[in-house]
Amino acid sequence: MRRLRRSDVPIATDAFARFAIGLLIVRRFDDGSTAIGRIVETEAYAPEDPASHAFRGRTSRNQSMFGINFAAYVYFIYGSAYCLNITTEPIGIGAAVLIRALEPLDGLASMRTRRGPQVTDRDLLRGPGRICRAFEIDRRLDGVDLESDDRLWLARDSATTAVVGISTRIGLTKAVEIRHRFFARGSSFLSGPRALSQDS
DNA sequence: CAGAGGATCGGCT
DNA sequence: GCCGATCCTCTGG
Repeated sequence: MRRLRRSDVPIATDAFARFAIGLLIVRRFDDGSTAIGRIVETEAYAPEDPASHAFRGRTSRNQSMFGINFAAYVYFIYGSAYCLNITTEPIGIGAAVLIRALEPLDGLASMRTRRGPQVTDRDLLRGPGRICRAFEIDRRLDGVDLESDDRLWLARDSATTAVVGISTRIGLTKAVEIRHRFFARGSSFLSGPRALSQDS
């Protein structure tokens, strides 16, 4: 398992969203323990996308979307959940990739201390808000550089590359027709309606 | 297991 | 004030 650097990943939004499927997200907690999950579902929010938080320009919430790529963008939604994104595109261009679902690989017990003792493996990281709950990710991690931070980073292992499916995105009211959702076909850890993950 | 409906509050108009 | 890149609970099959 090798930690990724900025130079290892595509800077373009949809290219990164596809590239990210199969990579590992590692969260290191204050006590030194770690939790690890494999990315099985992402959504691209490219420049000019009406559904993107960056569409109406820079604000205090979305400023990290306009910063350097390969950084975290974390926001709070629906009064209850945080969502983790990874920024893309050169500085000055607002874009990011939402991490929608992970397959839990390591640190499941510590995830359950935050998500609940009864939660099944399948539901531990299935959904963007659940990921942030299990990994203790909130606005304190907004803007951190994934290349150099010691709390959050990306890694690659030797697992066989998944077949990647493509579909429309989940939970939107704008630009609902754009097919910018990427997922590992056949994974049992995906979010959203089952039908969305069948074809493509 | 799948689908529907309500809760909840920060961000932005 | 309004609305959301969601989650949880409950219901029915």
